[in-house]
Amino acid sequence: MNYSRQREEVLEQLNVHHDHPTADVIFSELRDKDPNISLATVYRNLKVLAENGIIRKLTFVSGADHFEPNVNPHYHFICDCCGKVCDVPMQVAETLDATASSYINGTITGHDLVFYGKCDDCCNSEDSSD
Amino acid sequence: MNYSRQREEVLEQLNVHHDHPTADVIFSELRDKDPNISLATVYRNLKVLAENGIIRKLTFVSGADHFEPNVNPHYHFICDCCGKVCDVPMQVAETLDATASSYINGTITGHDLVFYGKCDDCCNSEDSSD
DNA sequence: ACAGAAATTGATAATAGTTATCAGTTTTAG
DNA sequence: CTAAAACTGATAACTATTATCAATTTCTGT
Repeated sequence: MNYSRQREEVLEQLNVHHDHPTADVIFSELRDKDPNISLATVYRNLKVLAENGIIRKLTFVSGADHFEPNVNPHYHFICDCCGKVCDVPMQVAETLDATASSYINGTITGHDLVFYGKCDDCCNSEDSSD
Repeated sequence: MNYSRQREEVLEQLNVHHDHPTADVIFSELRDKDPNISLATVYRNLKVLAENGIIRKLTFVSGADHFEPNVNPHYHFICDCCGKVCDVPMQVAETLDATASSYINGTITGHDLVFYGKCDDCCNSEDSSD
């Protein structure tokens, strides 16, 4: 993997986010800084960065894939209303893997845990003001 | 929601499966029985059946959505090698929702837990025969 | 049983998200 | 400095899914 300015930009832009942006969010943000960067380049680099374990691709959201810079195992919350994804900084329940192992044939290497519900913003705006 | 023969067929075909088929698997299987059924009809009915809580749509697999007839909360296993999805009949850890609640703003209504690893078939065929 | 409204269908166009292709450019190692 | 390898931008192609629409089917009331 050679150095490339564009890959650096993609990684930097992802690091700016605390939400979990999609490829085209990263793309349109980068376009402002670097008007020549291509959508394919953004997809390509997000893919290769994820394959090399430098970032993480989240596939559990319906529609477009999301990306995050934090590759340490952790859990997520998705708002049913607005689709927002955020981290849940609770402890990872490693015992789950062992438990699940005894219920299936094969080897378990890890798990994803995703909570669903309604985020604070959506709760507050549901039946009040605007 | 009116009755329709095609919707009945889609539901029946899904019930035949113990894996978690995608829309186009259901479609091509149904085509053998009912050569006039349309791909759009299959997508449409899987969608409306899921919206009405009769079946469940699984969005956590990369690529096409998968469907299952079992709407009771339960966990899944996905093989990293072959992509196969299967149920993990372990007990649902309801305490997780309460724990997660204290780490985020908003309300949690449930969670999805997906285990990753290598299924038995892939384990056995990895470095042996064919 | 019959008419009309509502729901559904099949065919296909359209859309969203992503990957493939390819000629030209950049990076890297010698 | 040069050649190979990696990478880029533009865009075509592809996959998964939804929208459109005229024709058909189902349902409801009489």
